[in-house]
Amino acid sequence: MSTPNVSVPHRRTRSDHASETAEDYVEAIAEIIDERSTCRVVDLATRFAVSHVTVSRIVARLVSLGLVETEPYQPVRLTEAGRKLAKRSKHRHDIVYKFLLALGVSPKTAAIDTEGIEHHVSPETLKRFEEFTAQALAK
Amino acid sequence: MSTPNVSVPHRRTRSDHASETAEDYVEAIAEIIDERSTCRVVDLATRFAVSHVTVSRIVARLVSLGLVETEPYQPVRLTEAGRKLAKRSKHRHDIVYKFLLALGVSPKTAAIDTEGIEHHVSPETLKRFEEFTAQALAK
DNA sequence: CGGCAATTGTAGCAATGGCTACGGATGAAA
DNA sequence: TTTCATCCGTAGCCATTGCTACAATTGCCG
Repeated sequence: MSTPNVSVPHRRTRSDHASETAEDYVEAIAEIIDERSTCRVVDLATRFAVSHVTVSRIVARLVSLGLVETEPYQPVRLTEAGRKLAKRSKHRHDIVYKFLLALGVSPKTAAIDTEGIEHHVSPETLKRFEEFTAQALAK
Repeated sequence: MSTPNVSVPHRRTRSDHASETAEDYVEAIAEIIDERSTCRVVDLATRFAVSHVTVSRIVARLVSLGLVETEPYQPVRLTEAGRKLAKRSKHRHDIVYKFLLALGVSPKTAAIDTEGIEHHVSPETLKRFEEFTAQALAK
């Protein structure tokens, strides 16, 4: 049986992948600022388990996208657009995470899987997730 | 500090992404051979909506991974390892797809979302998916 | 103030996956 | 057999995300 023949949109493109990275980073930046009031490149390097070089280049890309502001050797700040994107990302992240918990997945696994899944869930599927979670909690 | 501190697996790495591509390709090759008895580079280029150059370089990588065999200007064949990987991938793909259908997602959206999600579902979550689908079908 | 640890930037390399442009191979039809 | 459309390979470009090594900046503390 498998899937219908979806002729065109078969796989995420490179630009999709770059957008996912952008969302992950602004979301992390928002969280870190929330917890520690400032966010440094080092914090992100620790969070994502990559070198500070990788982080600072991705941050540079986010600056060019208008999501982040920086000054040399200074902490990273979000623009208004960055904050909005972070908020939307967190919202979707939370829906997916709570859904997996409601399904019976352990918190640890749910946290990891949410990271992978969140960028690939369409609005329609997200709605089903929300409905399921609400129904499960109502029981 | 610049040393990656691998404490929290927060995001898929480059090699993760490359493995996903490998799975997608061997799965597609298996399907196409199933339908048309042979699989050419062009078929994959059409399937993934990329140029034949991109396909042939990815195929070359699959050859070096021992998943695929090729001869110049000839169709693409799977090795035994390739067939096994394709089978595992298809199995997981089907579980995710049926799960989304059981959740109430439309076939079209389910097909698209499955493509994105399948590589990011842990064995534990996959088991929950299966259980949910079985229960939904039993009603 | 001077020094030192931590942080950030820069240079340069590799792997992966996009592309166009062009040339060689294959196979069927004239 | 020759031609021609289709398919595939190669060259060479770019972007993204990894890295190490080294240089520069910052800020705290003696």
